[in-house]
Amino acid sequence: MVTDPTAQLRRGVAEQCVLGLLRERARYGWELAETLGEHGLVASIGTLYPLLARLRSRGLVEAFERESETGPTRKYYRLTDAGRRELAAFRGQWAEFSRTVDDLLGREPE
Amino acid sequence: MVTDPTAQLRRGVAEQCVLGLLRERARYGWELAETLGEHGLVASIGTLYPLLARLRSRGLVEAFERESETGPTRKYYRLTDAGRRELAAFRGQWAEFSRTVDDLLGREPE
DNA sequence: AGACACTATCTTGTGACGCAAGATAGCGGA
DNA sequence: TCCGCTATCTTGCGTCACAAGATAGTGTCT
Repeated sequence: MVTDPTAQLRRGVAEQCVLGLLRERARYGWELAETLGEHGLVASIGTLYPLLARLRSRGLVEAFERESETGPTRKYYRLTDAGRRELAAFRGQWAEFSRTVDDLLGREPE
Repeated sequence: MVTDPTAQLRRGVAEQCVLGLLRERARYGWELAETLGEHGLVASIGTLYPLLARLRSRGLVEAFERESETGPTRKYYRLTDAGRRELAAFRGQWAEFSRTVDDLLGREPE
């Protein structure tokens, strides 16, 4: 098994990106996994459910069920006020962190 | 023990920032730890030595010893050609990754 | 009916790696 | 001698993404 080294980058970030995706509307797990997968932020849907459980136990999201017209019942997640605050705080941390990394990596792209 | 959640962000990144710091000149472990510590990229010097050993075993850096005028012998590290290529490749991956995260977090800072 | 594909959730075991703490040792000064 | 600073390396732990698989509801085709 070759274990993609970029997987390490996603640690702690995938979680916050879920909060980001929920800031405008509630979404269900499968939907989040597809979106994050397209952006390369989770490699496997198995990653997502424990992550959502963690967010929930920290009170950053809350869940409710709604039936689908075409398949099994879906579990939707929405941001709580605490989740919104967490997201805002993380945006600041991320901005500083990514700027620092940009500096340390150096700018020359060639 | 409270385990700083931002520690997760550093995973996989600290390593590459070492390569970045070595791109202009060789540095020794203690020096790297101080610099990275100031930038908040390693919380403890204990993190650094296993990291350097990994970079070395992957052939991305090479080491040589040089005596200090004021203390114990230092072990310096310099980039190899492979390390330089790795750094260049990672810069591209990082640019894409951080842009994606910026998007998913959303832009409104308030 | 039965078989299959698709959607959907959740669980389990593994591995990578940053963290805190500490061991070891050379150096200089009080 | 003792202490503090520099310097390297090791150990045990916790977190979390990954792959793989279990479970089950729905729809379609035959």
